[in-house]
Amino acid sequence: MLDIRLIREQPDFVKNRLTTRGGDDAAKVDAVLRNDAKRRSTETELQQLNAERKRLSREIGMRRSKGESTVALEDQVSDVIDEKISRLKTETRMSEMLQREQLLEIANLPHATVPIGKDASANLELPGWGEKPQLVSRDDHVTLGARLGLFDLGRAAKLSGSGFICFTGRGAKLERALINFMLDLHTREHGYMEVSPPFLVSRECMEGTTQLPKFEQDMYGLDPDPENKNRMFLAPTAEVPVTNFHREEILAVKELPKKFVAYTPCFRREAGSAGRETRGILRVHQFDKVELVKITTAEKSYEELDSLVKDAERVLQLLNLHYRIVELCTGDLGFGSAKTYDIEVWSPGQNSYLEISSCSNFENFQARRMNLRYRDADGKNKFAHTLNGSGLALPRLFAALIETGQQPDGSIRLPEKLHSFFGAEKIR
RNA sequence: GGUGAGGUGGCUGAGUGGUCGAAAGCAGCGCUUUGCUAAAGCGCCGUACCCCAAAAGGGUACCGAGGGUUCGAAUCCCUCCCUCACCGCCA
Repeated sequence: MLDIRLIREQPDFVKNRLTTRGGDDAAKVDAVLRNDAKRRSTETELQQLNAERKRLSREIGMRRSKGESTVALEDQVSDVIDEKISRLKTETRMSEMLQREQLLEIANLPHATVPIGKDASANLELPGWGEKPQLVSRDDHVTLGARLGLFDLGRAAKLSGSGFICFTGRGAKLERALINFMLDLHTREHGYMEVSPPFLVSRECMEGTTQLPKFEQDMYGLDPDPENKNRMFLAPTAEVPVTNFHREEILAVKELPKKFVAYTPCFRREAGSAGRETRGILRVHQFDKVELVKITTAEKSYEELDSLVKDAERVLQLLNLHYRIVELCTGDLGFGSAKTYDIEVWSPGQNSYLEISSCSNFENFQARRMNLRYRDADGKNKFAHTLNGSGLALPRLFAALIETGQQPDGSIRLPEKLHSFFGAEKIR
């Protein structure tokens, strides 16, 4: 969430930045400010009364130790002050809760370098890597998968309904090979620590990484104990458990940046996206992903974002897949992100690019929610910057890979890097 | 699920009703001294919020969370959460 001080001190700046996103978040700023003013005045009043009570109570203690009577003083405290204090306490707490709720609904400010624009058409296309492959045949992944028995969409639907995928045989093995390849690359060559986190996460974690409260309808929730509100959620991305790993901690500046890589399945309702990019395995309710997460200092976070994107690109380069990079404009930016690069891989079967990774710098937007800080060199505690992305979504990577590798004889040639992980050079 | 023990500042760990926001140690920061990849001495050193134009300064809250008792709670009572140990059940 945003810093209430920033909103208070530079409301116009905040509103202007929010306006670049489109939407109506700028309008919410005034409501926050109204409540903030009220909150502070009741808080001040409460604190003055508390100070008075404290002073009197201390005096009672002193007089008692001298054996003097303190009845009058005691009455004064309990009658006059206590009643008022409890009322002001309630008011203050309500204002605080309201403030948090209000702040949770307001999106992050786009970074100054982000191109201004209404929607995806204003995104900035950056140079990618490689070229569109010249293919003799150009079957798409659905055809290829069915012919070679790599996955079974019909039976997946039987098990769980539409929008599910079941990899089979060599397809399952290829998916596993891709996961292992990526984990090994990022841990051995890029210096990330591997984590294998829980897939079920608490509401607090979902709030910390901004999936909640705004996007609850897109998430899968479990209700083990509806009365206690102990609701758990299926993680929609490893970003959630991994970024929250250090929540409510104060890290030493010298241990930053923290770099994590995690493989997890991801669960998404994809509510409202029926019909969009849904062919085959491109948009499903459960998919595997290898995610990168960094926790950094404020000074280094954009540097770290660049290197994160490079780490992600490396996977595609080693797999010989053509891709491009898109810098999202203000209107296309995700709720919590200050700056985002999408990596889009070329899919010969779709004859288009597929978004396969979204690399974002959240600055301290998530860290404020998670209360994740670091102790700077000068001894001050600051909110950390969190980054994540390049979580190459496995089904789309899989699709691009088999479409790109198809040979005139109907087989699929795999990139050299995968041979040892897969145990063969070709699928035929 | 049952029983027992426990949750205190970045860390370790004292503290059982009134100058306790909290001893001590470690870590960190600053200075001094000895000239050697460090030691010693001294000082500083929690967080959030509020007041103040700002700095200085002042104030309030926070000892797992939430309630309660009391003029006053880290300290007493209740509920919950978590950790550890043992038992039961189970992959």
